[in-house]
Amino acid sequence: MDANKVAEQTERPPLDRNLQAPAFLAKSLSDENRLRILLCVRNRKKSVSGIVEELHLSQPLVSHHLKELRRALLVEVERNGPFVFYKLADGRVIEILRKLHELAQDLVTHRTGF
Amino acid sequence: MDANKVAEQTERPPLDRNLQAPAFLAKSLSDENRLRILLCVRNRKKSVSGIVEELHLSQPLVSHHLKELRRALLVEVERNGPFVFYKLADGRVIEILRKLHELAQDLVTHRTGF
DNA sequence: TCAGCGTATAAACGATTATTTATATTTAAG
DNA sequence: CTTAAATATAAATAATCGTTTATACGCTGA
Repeated sequence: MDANKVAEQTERPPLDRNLQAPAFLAKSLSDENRLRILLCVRNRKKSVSGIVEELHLSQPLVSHHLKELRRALLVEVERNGPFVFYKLADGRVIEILRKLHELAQDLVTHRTGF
Repeated sequence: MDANKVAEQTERPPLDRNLQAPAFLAKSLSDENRLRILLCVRNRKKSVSGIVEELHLSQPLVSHHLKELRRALLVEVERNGPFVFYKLADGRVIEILRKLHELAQDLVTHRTGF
């Protein structure tokens, strides 16, 4: 690993610019039903009706949330006959959700670890 | 590093339960002004008026967002005379923001890395 | 106690959003 | 071409949210 790679690991990206992008992604993750959908399609692609049955949500609601997740580029679409399959676009979303979950736990137990 | 620590790193927490907690945290991170405030108080504690001047936001708006961030346990409060100081409660929030920022960049450049 | 500063709250408003109900679009089969 | 199934869209509604304006609260010094 060269010096550039090392610098990439330790260097803190700006993050003061482009707050719009992380805020937008966070908004996509701010709804419990959308998170359920993301977890539902994280391993294998699922049809809309499959998601509907698995999560016990109405079909228009699932379609609406999928549209939102597609807008955020968090899911990818694939048509097959009359079915439309959705799958997670990037596994790092799940990692971020884990970190959010872990952080929430620690915050409530007041072990802020800071 | 002992076996427990290793297990902690690789073990996948449930995450299918308690989706409410990460969704709630994500909602706190879904507003650009709140993110600016979080970054503003990430290193040293800041008074409300300090934040107001630094971010060029109205005082009631800053107070409102601080109340929201307090509800999410993301900031801690400390009174000193007539001043009220706020500071970031847990540095991992910044890490999560970085990951969101990085993910957003990669998603738009279509290098999903998945 | 009064005045002034820092902060919090209330009320009001517009905008966005999650959800439901109803309808349209698309696809494949007969 | 017609029909049925899968999915998407539209319209409508209720709820939430971000912001502004105005006002109240709390602390400190005179």
